[in-house]
Amino acid sequence: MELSAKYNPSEVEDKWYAYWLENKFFHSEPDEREPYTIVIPPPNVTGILHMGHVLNNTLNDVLIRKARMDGKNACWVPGTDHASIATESKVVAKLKDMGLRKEEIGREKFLEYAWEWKEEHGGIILQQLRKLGASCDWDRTRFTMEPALTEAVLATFCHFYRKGWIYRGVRMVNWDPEALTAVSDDEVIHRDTKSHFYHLRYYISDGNGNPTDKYLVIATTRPETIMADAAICVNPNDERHRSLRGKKVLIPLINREIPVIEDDYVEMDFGTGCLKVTPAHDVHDYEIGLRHNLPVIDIIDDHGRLNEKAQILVGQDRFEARKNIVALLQESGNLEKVEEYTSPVGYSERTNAVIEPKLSAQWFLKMSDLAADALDAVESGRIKFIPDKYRNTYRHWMENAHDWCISRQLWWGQRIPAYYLPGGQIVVEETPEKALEAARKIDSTLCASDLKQDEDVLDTWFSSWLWPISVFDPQFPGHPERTPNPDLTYYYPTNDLVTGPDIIFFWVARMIMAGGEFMAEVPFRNVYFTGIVRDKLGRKMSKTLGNSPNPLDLIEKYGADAVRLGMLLCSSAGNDILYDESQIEQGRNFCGKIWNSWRLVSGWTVSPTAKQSDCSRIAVKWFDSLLLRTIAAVEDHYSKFRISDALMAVYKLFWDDYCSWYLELVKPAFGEAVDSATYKATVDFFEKLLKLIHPIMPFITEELWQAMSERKTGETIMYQRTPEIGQVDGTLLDNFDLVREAVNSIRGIRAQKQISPKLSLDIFYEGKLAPELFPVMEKAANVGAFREGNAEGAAVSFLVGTVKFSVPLAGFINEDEEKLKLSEELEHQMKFLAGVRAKLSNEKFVAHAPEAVVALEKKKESDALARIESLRAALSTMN
RNA sequence: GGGAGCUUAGCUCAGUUGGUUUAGAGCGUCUGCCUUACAAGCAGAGGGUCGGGGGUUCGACUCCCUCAGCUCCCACCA
Repeated sequence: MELSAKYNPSEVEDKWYAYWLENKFFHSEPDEREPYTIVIPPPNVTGILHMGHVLNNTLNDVLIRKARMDGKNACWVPGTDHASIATESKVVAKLKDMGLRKEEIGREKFLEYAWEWKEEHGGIILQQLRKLGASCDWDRTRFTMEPALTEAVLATFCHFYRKGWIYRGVRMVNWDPEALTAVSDDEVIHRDTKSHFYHLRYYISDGNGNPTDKYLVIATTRPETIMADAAICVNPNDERHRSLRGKKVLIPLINREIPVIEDDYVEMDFGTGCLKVTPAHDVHDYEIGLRHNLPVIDIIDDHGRLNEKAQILVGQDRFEARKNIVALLQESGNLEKVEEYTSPVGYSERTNAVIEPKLSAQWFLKMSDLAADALDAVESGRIKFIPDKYRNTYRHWMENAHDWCISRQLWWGQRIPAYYLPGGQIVVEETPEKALEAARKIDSTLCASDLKQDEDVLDTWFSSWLWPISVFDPQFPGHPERTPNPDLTYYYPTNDLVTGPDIIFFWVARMIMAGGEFMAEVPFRNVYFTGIVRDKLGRKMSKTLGNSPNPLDLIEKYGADAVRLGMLLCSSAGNDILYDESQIEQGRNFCGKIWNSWRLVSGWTVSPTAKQSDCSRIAVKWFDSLLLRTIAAVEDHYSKFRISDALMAVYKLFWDDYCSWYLELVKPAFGEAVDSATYKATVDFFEKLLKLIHPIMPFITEELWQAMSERKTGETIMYQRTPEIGQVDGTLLDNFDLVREAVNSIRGIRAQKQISPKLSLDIFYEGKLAPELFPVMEKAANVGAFREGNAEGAAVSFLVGTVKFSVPLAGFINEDEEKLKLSEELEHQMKFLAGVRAKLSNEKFVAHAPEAVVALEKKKESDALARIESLRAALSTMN
């Protein structure tokens, strides 16, 4: 087949992806083979592909394609996440454009819109993944909020409720006044924010609610909350405030009387040493309040506005109120001074609203037992983290895990299956029918309309933590009495998980918990943490910076294979990726190289009668061994998840060894034909190389694999086996390296001395050199003759290993310089030898070191001796 | 404040119980080549006292101490 002069990815990619789909090559069913399973980290259903996805899914795809070619039953389950907050806020925004508010249209109508939106925009990202070449089993596509998975979520909720691990409690939560929901601690980002420190005077009461002329000063950043104050707190050891003991003070503006209390929590040397305690609006204050039995006065509503309890500024937004109250305090003479102050402020990860600490009733899941098991799974090595350093982070978190607040004040998500009876009792059941049944046991007169279901939905992670289980058998989790279906039995536990370290607690840890709870088995064996994709200046990709390229544009411009290689090039596990388009260019160039090399080989005419030259024969033998050795190295890299090392090994094998050396050695001269033995070997090597490259660059390898020979329909490189590891001729490889180094030196000398590469020279050598490599040497270095012995007259000499080469070059050589170099080398070798011998004569070393290590030292010793010999010999010939 | 990690060539990174690595790769740079597969290419070259200082050792990028700088996580003094 004639190849076009240039590789055109866009022509090729759609064709092969369609072919793969058509033949169901991605589909997997349980069978007798060993399974290899990955579940996709489900992207947000309404998300669009960004560079992080590209990195993550490229890695996933490389692993799954590799496993497939290793003969495993490879299954990669795709799907999407309903992403409560993110999706709901998008729908809310859309409704706003339509002039609607969710509260106006009600829950049911809102969910209709939301589903509509999901149908319209949902799953775009999965289509985009196909462009990247992702070989997911699309027949198994799942969605965390599809009916079956929702059932699983509700069943597990009931399971934990019955177990007594789920409880309802009033807690200080992180309230997002924009999204109108509580968010978990992990979803709050603390940023240093400039604000002010307001010093306020609280006058001491005379006992009858009237101010005296004495006052104390507190410092606060939130003057708008003073109306919710329940006490003023000082440190019991603070001498300055002795006189305040047992006194009461008056809240400015509203003149409510509050006590002065003492608590160790207050730092004496911070601020004025007096702390206003506002239990409703600060976590620590809440805790102080509990200790001192203080009333909780909540003056801020869900939207972040002051309510009636505030008495003043009612209805104003908290920030507006802050501005206004400062003016009032100024007027009333309670404002002593204002300082500039920078303090960390919590922001909502989703909406970027300032988080309001708020007391509310929420559902919690007890973590202690779950966390202990999940910690053990990693500590015991049943789950491996790559890189290992994340184990520390993980341990630290697991040992301090707080109970998980699982309720969210949203509508898009799984609604909590708790039902309130008119008498205040709660029943928790998977369906309204079952709930009614349970309720009637309490009160037989109840009917369906008497039950009020909890308004909240569950945290999204409460469904995605089941992902590795529920994608296979949604009927199983939460029902220990059932038997898992064949899919779950066969595919669980999955093998590898590739994800970002940012969700190690959100998702990874919780999947491990769910796995332990419902399967009594870890959900995966290895977790490969990618880094965060940044731009080349090290900044995070962001819309506002405009530094985030659209992956689809890149695929369009360079081809999916190029994008994949570009992402992988610089991605060692756990390190952030500094994205640079030049890496993708490198990928494109590699495609071009592969393409052109096949254009060369496929263009050769083969002569059945021609005899194989010595040079070609050795070249074939050499590359065969090199290929085998590289395959072993690549396997080793994959087994340690060193994907970029595996990639680089293959890249260099193809480019430097196959193209630059092997093909140059066997390439027939212009107008001549290649002998059939060499041709066959060359084509065979090429095919093996394609197979090695395929997991990384699926499209171009399929295209060329199909092009290089007649293939039957239904055949694909995807299911070819990884080339096998075999016996490597190490001596040949070493000798060849010697030749290569010598040739490079000769080329260097030629370039330096400006001798035309076309001018044939005689090269002399002294020392041991495998004679079978002479033909290679002669061809590669364009040497007229290759002779043992000493060059007569002036020559440039250089050592390669223990062999001394000389290139005769009248008038160009500086013998003193050469001598100096050789003497330095000799000195170093002597020193080194002494070191090795010292170690060998060290009894402790010989007694304790493994045999192989001692053998290595002995080899080093003899190598050094040989080297010293030849150096001395070389030096003596110079005089 | 607590913890973890990082610092090696212009850039991005390897460096595997301390020794043939008197430090390697890819990209970039420079020089010479439009040589009939490929200029998105070929052939060469240059470039690092391995963050600073100290120590252990025959020998340190590797181990220990110390200082400096960077990153991340956790916790948040109102």
